[in-house]
Amino acid sequence: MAARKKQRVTLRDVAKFTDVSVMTVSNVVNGKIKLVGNATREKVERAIKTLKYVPSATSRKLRSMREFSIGMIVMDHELSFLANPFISQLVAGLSNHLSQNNFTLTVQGVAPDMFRGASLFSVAGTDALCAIMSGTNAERQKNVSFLLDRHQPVVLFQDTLNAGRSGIAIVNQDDEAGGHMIATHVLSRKAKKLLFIRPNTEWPAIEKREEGIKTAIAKKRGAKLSVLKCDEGTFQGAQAALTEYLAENAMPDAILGGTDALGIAAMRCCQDQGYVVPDDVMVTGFNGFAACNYSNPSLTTVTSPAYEMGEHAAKLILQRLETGRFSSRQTLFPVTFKEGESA
Amino acid sequence: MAARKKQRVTLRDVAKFTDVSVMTVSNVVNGKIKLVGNATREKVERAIKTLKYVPSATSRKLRSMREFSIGMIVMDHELSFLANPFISQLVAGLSNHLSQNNFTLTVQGVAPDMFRGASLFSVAGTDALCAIMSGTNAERQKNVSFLLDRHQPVVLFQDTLNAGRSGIAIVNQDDEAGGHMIATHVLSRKAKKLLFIRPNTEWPAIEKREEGIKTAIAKKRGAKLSVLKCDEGTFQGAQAALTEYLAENAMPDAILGGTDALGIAAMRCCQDQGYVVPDDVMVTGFNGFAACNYSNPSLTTVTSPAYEMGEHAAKLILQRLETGRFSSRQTLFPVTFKEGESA
DNA sequence: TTGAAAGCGGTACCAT
DNA sequence: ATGGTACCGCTTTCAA
Repeated sequence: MAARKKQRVTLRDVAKFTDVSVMTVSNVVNGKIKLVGNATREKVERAIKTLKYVPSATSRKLRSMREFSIGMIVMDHELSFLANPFISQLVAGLSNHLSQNNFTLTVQGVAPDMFRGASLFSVAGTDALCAIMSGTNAERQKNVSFLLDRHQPVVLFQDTLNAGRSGIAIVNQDDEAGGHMIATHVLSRKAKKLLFIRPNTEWPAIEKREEGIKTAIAKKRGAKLSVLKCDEGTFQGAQAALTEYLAENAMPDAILGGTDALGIAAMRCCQDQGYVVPDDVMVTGFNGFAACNYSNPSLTTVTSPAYEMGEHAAKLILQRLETGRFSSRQTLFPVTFKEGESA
Repeated sequence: MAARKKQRVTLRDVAKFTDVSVMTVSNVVNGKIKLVGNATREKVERAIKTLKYVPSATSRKLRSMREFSIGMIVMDHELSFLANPFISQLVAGLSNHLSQNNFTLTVQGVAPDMFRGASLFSVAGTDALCAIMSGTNAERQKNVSFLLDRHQPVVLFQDTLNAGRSGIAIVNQDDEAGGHMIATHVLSRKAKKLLFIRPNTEWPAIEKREEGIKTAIAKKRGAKLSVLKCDEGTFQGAQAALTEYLAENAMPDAILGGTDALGIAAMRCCQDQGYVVPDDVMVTGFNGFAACNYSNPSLTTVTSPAYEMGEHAAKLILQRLETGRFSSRQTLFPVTFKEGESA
């Protein structure tokens, strides 16, 4: 009895066992049944079961020079980077569409200053990379250069860089229009003094929302905007910042949250101080995921097509891998105004 | 001028360019600087930059017989499988800890009847697999067998199968204790008629919560439990089911949501019918993520250590890959009662 | 319909 | 400190 090293069962083992060539087994495994006779096929299939053969994905990747895998990197201060519903929807759309096409998705969250060190870049074999980033234009530009140096197509979400180079595609939602809609709505309800509550972090999507709000306000005589930045974009952080703000300032007519979570935090904060929403103060959010129905009153917001954006990115990438070029370099998804009870 | 096929730059190219051996370049790339002289190292580093060399992760994987990658499969009816905060926290904890150890995580959601077909299994090279599953014991057992047939360590989350075989580890939170706590709390507040509202799907964690509730109730004279199953575990599904229930039944003293989302859905439903929470009816949830603060009144719930569970699983796996065995086969994380304003 | 051989790009192993 | 070579397990390519 030979010493049995614990070793992987390979195509060769199956071939030897069945007394056919390696290629025949490979063809059976890959379902290329046209290339294999019926009797041989069955024999091979039995052998595969008997020997409990499991193909090595890695070998196939190396030889075929394709990874069947996409990397998605999420730049976020928070450890629980997937808790953000925009991100989780985006990732789900991406992952699902890739799965349907026999690709996989490798996700990783990374702190802004650790971007380049992400293990995704060094250990994950990928055919293309997706990223959603915060930071200034210059910072993001540097990171994009880093991505492109990896000789892979890149898809950016919610980014304002222009896709000058042919290796990049950008998928955005129309945050500016969203900001405009939400501001226009509260203005039409006679709000004059608006407060935009947003994270302190530089974040392209938030800047766009703020721009949209400002545009709407500029058109309205007598309307005025203040902006409150929270150090942390969290629920508690927002409540702390707003409480401090209200201690020194009068209650505005409307508080516009940069995200749903910020809007709801603001709402609860006002309610705790005895204000009635929307009678004393209107409150709005941004993104329109499940949570906007959780508040009481329910949140007026703008819904994001995040899932669809993820799907779209997956389509773009698969096309790009097949044809060698992106079918479109910039995509702008419309957002939808969603009226709740809070404004 | 030679015809330039677009081709990957390899270690050999760098070696030739620098006039050193392939191994020397490999050692530089991998930071094994003790094995390389200073001058050579710098020469090689320059060449790497000049040629824009990017290592092939796949080749390394094949040769070293390690994938540096873990697969996580989430069985869910919903397309947006990551929207569930328990899942997103679990995945974040897993992903972050793996990243820190230069591993990556490949995630995939899959419909219950598509489990085996998931591309994760056929195209992702992984060292180990994680899964969270719904379905009956028998169904889940079959799927686990399928996982084990891939000759990889398996970690199950929130599962009641016993880890009989040495290839499996199970990481659970104490859902039964959680159910017990939450029921005990409302009972201590004089509730007699309780209603547990839960998804219709068979789901080990939910069954455990129900068991815990029942145990608490059995100890209390005069207390009675009804169970309401919603076809869909969604917000709207829950509200529809509850509305129908209330049309034919009196309002219970307390409604226990199987998840936070179900609890909040129930709360809003009651409020819309003019009931005051918690005065007319108490309401509770389960999981205690961000959303439990969104409702008004805030939700009394039980907090899940989901992030920590993900981290723990990552530790278990890395240890298992190093030592060849799981340091523990069953882990039970305690949950914490979190009193809000709703009960 | 089947098979033989080369080779994808690294690392393990051993020699110097 | 550096180099030579086999080889991980599959698919590509070409021959029969």
